Amino acid sequence: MSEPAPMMSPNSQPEPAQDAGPIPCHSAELLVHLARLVHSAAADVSLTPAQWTALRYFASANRLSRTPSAFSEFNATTRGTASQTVKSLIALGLLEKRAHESDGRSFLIELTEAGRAKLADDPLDDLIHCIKDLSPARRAAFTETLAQLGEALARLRAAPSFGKCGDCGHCDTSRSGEVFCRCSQSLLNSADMRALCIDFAPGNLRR
Amino acid sequence: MSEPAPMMSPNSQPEPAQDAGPIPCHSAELLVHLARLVHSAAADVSLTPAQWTALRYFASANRLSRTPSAFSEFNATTRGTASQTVKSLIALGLLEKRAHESDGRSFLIELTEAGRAKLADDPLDDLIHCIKDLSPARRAAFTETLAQLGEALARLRAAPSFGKCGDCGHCDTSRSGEVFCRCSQSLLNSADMRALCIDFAPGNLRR
DNA sequence: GTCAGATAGTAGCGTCACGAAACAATATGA
DNA sequence: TCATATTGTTTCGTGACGCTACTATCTGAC
Repeated sequence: MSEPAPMMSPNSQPEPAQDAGPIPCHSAELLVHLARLVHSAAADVSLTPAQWTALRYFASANRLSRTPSAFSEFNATTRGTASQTVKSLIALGLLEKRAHESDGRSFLIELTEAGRAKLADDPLDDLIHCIKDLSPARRAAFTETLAQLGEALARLRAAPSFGKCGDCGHCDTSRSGEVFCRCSQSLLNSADMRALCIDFAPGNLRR
Repeated sequence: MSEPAPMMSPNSQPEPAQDAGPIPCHSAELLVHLARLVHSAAADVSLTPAQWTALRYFASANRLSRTPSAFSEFNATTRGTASQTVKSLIALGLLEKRAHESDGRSFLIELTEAGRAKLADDPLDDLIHCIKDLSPARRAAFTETLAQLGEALARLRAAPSFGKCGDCGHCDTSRSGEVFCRCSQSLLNSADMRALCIDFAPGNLRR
């Protein structure tokens, strides 16, 4: 804890000699550590980490993907666990369930007004704030690398990779003035383009 | 799931028009999602996520930091929880406890031979493999950004930021041929320089 | 139409993660 | 020498999670 500092040498040497580039192992550990810090005790604990994750998901998923099953796939968990989390958020009045328009087994999950307000306390905001403080170039590179890693790891883990419709292989931008999703067979507005979709397929991603 | 694909347009348009740069919110969610995928059900479940985290920590922390207390600080948890995790790994024969040389209250935790062997099944290896597949430039930028974010978030959360001694402000490289730690008042070898330290202070980090 | 199989969601159970609190042992400093 | 801090542990209650079994609904083949 205390710094004895017996000799305040100038410390002007730029780098230790034996630095042979970043160690991937350390990066991976750091990434997991960062994710853990997001939901550490210092954060808002009025919701549990699982509840925050669900609230964020339903706030940013498109209409096709706002179901308990889609959330369970996104979160790499079981439908049972996802069901419990959703139930708890409905009990708190932050989510609500609507009957699905075409499928009698399913439900459409929506944020309530209270749910949208609750997002203001999202513990993830601290990390988002840190990311915003990065230089634009660095932030862009970081985001792109994350997306690339997300795809690669999802492939290894046989998990679906989620993404925004604007980056999706089903997204047809060849029509002038409008964007068409070949998967859902519907036109997309700009809000749709920024939403998470369960049917995301890597395709329009720049390398 | 199925792709109807009514019109196979050339899809040669490079980018959607309304792309106004990466959204920080999406990056943060993706980072948390990546960390979650690491320990998803597809991974080796012979150890729990908490146990893997502890095993990794004691494998990469330096002598000063291989105590239950240091691990609890690193992991942003309580000493009670950390104690449980360590106990379970000792019961599995993957860690062992040695009496601390100067402090009778404390213990030095070491990996056993079985513990070191177990690291070969680390679920984090999949992510590490993905990171290794990045181009060197991209990987270097990614690692550096992660370190920067780790420091910033640790400050916000009042958590200690851990790092390798080579990047630490206590590290004195002004002597020729040897490296001295002003904090522990000891000389460092190259293995020490790559180890996590609880007394890490940002200082030698390149910007 | 009808029936088998797939899929959406739920409930119950056991295990693990975790924080909180109480506690024992040791260190530290006045 | 003694108050105080620190290290590590145990116990307890709650929540997260996977698993299994279950119901309701959809889908497609016949």
